[in-house]
Amino acid sequence: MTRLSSYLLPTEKEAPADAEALSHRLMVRAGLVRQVGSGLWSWLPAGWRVHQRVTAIVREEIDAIGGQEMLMPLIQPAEAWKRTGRYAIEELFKLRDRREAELVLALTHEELVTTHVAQVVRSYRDLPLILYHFQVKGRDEARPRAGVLRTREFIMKDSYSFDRDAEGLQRSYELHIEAYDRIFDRTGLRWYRVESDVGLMGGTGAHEYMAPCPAGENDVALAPGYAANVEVASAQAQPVEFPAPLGAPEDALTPGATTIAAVAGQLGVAAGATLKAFPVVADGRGLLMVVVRGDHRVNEFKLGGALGTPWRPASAAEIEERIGPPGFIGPVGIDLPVLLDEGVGEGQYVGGANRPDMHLRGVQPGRDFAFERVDVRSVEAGDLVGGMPLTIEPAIEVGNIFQLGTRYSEALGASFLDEQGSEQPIWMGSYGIGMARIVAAAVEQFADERGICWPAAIAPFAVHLVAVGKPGGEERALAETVYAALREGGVDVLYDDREAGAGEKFADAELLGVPLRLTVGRRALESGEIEVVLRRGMEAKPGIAPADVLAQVTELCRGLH
RNA sequence: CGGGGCGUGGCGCAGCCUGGUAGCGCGCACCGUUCGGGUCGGUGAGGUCCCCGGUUCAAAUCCGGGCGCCCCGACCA
Repeated sequence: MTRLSSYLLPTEKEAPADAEALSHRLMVRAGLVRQVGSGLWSWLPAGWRVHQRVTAIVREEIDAIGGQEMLMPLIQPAEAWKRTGRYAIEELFKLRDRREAELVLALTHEELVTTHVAQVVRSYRDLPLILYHFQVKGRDEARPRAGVLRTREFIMKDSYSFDRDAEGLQRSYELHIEAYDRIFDRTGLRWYRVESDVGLMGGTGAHEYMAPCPAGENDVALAPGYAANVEVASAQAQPVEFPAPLGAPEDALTPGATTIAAVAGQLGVAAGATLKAFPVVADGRGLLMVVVRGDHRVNEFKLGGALGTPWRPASAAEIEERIGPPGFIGPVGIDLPVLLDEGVGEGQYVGGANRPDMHLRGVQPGRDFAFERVDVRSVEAGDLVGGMPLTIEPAIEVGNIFQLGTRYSEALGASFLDEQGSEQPIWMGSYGIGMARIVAAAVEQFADERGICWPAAIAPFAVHLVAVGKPGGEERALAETVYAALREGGVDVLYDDREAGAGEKFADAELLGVPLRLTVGRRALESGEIEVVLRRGMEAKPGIAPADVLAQVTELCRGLH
């Protein structure tokens, strides 16, 4: 049923007033989705078609690496979640049934899939395995936003690999990289695979697939041959100019200067020629002073990785007691370990004197204080990687792959017997893709002022056939013929047979964004050729003779991406 | 969780300050018109003004409480 006169495609001239993100506005206006509540969305027929096309691509590629599709429930007993410690996660929806049994809505399915594998897998002969499913996830997000970009319920493809050792995991991981690369290529998105933070799941390696777009929630650092989430990115800092060197640190009065800008301004040095002291308390290590260049910022993800333990910023009281007046602290003459960021190169800096209203000029790392080298700053646009400057782009995370190791298998008793008959934990990986985010990212990346411009591979229809002219007229008769020919030829065609004006039909077609538009009207009758326009760029193609429409359209569709 | 904003026919909004018969545009239905860029004219349907309570002769409007939604930030396995 793809006659628009009887198809549910509620387009709107105006977007919801409170919608900001482009994909949110366009997906609602084009009649693809409707909001049910905060972070809760229904997919209308045309929108669901797009979602399904993405699903089909993902399924083909995961099948191609030997993934076995299954289905696990959204609602699960809380038990396994308590065992892995994830019951404590705030985003986890928790509920009780009529007998007061504790249940959860799964965030992902590590607990359950691992439980199954623990029950079923006995021997190294049963491994490796890749299991996956498409299933709804529930997440009680602190702040759903931007239409379907961040929702409380969404469908994820999650796959899980089970291997006998780290090498096996590495192979499964690489298979997923191959599959994911192909998936994102096929969707037609612009995307990057970036190194990512392993986070609290504490794995041994992870990548994220990022689709750059303005509504993105993450930032990616990019240089030729380099792509990383800014949470983990490393780069060579930009140079700074230093004042003439001193033989030893000298006092410099800096009344009230508790910020880098104030210190640099009062003493007439570049912000990059100052030191920023960031005292932290790390579990098991106590108070430490992290020092970065004045114009740099501490990256708390990288700092967490460098420390290797949970940490928190030191309190004002702790700083006052152990170091000096906040705002005037520095690494010289203190009785604390100093972690010095790599961005602090050779040179003499201005640092806090640990006395009120006083800084020191000519502070030279190594000469004036001892330190341990770390890489804990956030990179900035213009920093160098491989000699080339970085750019930083907002992006949306559309997929992630994660080497879990044995965290879940040990917590849930998933083990196997090796050739020697000794019990070993299974090595796991987990791999997610959010279909809705791919859809939204595609809208964001390719839309123009008229509406959506779908990549051909995920478009709701291949062809949008617009009939213009009086209902009952010759033009309509020709349009019917063309529609029948395309349908019989297996082309996915949406036929606008409504009794509406040409302007309205064209506007709706451009809003919906089907890649190829055919127009059948008076001009087609007169010239004997059906007009063809590519939605992306609104590029007119040579006209097609009605008798030849199926072959020509099939050929055109093959060439689209 | 902190900050800001908003809840009035399907969508977008006005009315609220200063209480007194609920309005506009779009959309929708019907009639006519037009038929290659949201055509034009006419007729009409459609609203618990988010909810509860209070003040008042009278509440969309004032007061109190609650709920919902959006944006920024925090958070994001």
